[in-house]
Amino acid sequence: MEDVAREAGVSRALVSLVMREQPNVSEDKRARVLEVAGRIGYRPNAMARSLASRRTRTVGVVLDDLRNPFFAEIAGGVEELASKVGYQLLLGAGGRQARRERSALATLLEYRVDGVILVSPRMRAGDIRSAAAEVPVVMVGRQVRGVDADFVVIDERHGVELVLDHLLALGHQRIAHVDGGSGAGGPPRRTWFLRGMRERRLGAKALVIPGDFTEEAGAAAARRMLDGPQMPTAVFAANDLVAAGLLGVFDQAGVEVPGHVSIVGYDNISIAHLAHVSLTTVDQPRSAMGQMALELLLDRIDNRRDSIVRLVEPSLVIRSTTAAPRAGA
Amino acid sequence: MEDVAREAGVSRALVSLVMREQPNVSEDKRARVLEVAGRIGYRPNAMARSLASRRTRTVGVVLDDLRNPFFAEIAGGVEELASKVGYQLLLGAGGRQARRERSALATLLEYRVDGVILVSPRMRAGDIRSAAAEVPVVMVGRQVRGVDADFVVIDERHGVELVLDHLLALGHQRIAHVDGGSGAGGPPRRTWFLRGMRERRLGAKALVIPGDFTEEAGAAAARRMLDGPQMPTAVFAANDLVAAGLLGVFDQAGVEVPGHVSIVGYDNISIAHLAHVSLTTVDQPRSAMGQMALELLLDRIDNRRDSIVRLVEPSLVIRSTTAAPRAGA
DNA sequence: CGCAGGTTTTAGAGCGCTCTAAGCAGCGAA
DNA sequence: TTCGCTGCTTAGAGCGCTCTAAAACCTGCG
Repeated sequence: MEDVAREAGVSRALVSLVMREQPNVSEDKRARVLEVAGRIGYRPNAMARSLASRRTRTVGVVLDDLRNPFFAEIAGGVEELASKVGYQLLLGAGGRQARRERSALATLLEYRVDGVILVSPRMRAGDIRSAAAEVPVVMVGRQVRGVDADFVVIDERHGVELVLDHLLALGHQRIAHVDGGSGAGGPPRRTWFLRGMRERRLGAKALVIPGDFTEEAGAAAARRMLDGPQMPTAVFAANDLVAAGLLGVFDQAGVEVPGHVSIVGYDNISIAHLAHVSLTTVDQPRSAMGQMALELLLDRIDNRRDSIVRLVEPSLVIRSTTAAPRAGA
Repeated sequence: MEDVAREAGVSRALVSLVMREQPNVSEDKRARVLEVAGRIGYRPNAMARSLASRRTRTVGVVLDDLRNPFFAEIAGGVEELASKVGYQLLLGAGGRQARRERSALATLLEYRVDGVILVSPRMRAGDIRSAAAEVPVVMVGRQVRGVDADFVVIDERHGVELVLDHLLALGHQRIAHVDGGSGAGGPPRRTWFLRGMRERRLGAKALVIPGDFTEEAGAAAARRMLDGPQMPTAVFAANDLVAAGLLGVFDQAGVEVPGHVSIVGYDNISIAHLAHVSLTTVDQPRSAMGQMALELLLDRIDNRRDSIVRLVEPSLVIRSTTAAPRAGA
């Protein structure tokens, strides 16, 4: 910076003004500084800038797992908005371990990020609380009581209702749910499924098959149904992977989808829209969730205010795995 | 830091020594400093540390697109190793535009990252060259002449040879390739396919159908084949998405896979292993590539040396979309 | 010509750390 | 007693920037 100033015949401070695109710099000096900076290859040092200005224009994002496309797309949404508003992202991944997640968060805090977005964090509520005491925090996909942060969460109930309404409108009554175990989204989906069925006076025809969020769980559930006394006419899978597992086994067993049985997934991951799969599923606007999280965070960074919970509405994407049940079924 | 020092009854510098885990600090003082730091919630400021030490222990990663699982997995590999060796990742995404990629890179350089990993960058060679002049650079998936950087590239030829060997061993001769257009990997795969077929004296039976790396391109190619005078007995798709497109259309048209026609994909993305798809495809060790890139970078950071090109060997994953051609075919 | 009122420029004190060189015990040898 | 060690510990000068307060430079007007 010194060099640029000397070369351009101005003071260091003026160079700083120009680099920060501040007003009140005469046009010719600005041009001169820019010319010299470009010529000698001067690049402002973000570290020094942040140290002096106590602002980093950087937000931290902690992902449970970078490889999970679901999380990656949320991060993509954050990134998109961040680059639009001139913020930089510092990314930490937890590798599906609470310990690594904690240390990723600690590192981000050492970098004095202006705020942190936690995507479906695994770490303990206490860790989150103490982070929230230091810096603005927004959480996506998980809500923790008593933490001064904002939340972006899916309206699971609405998602499940969409599925039930769709299946009932087609004429289904005997509906099975392959659940997602204890992972995020599992319990609420199962609960709302059961309650929804009861509210529709179909409590007796509701069947829950335990599983988890994997394709294998779907395959196992399909086999169980095939072996059972009476097949349901429709299956609501806890997520698309489970649905894919169902699809694979039914396909091999010669059970037609949606002829014999309808299948609905959840998440609308990339496989769902493949022509070969064409799964009816519940879409969660991942990218929008990421964007929303950053909006909340930026707002929180410059306004101290109360906690906000933003409920995201999922939508049903109807493809080819659902149809009216067979007359004989 | 001042506060910690005062509270612990030592000098600032001693606190620094403790925080950096340097030797030559008596055990009781170290314990005292750590205790005080924990109690008053002191967290070292990474900015100030980097400013003073001229090292950031941070590497930048520029991804063309965070949402593309292929790139995300490479980044995941980088992340994994980084967290193991105590490095932090600063991530920038290009959003599939050279312009945004450039600016992401510029920001990373302002943060004075110790090195940069460019994953399949779109930007011009000149931009890369000037970055490489400032900081150690490793590129993944693209090789640029005359740039002082390291490279991790896929041995495309080998991947294609694996496919051809597999198909020929099954007895196929009339083989089509749906190409990937001009995107990364497209031209080499097409070239090696044609050359490989010629070398096997099957040049006359090789067919190339233009496409790109999308499912739609696969679907369109499938329709073209169905309308054509003579179906190939096997199709080598430029990537798995294209293969999925083929699969969808063939399925609907009642063409059995692998009965009537065998299909091979490329990339081994998550859809490929689904039971319902079960695609024979070429796997690229994405995670390992990310790790390798970081290894090269770390080595380059502390040893000035010549450019290294690391060739990554892909492997064939045989699943259920390939079989011997029908006798009559 | 002087001066208010504005704009443009500058000096200089930090931001929170690292790192060098110097300081200070304590101890055995000269 | 003095000196030279070893083994900690400490003072203090930066790292490259921002930002405040003040100085310098402009108008235009009385």
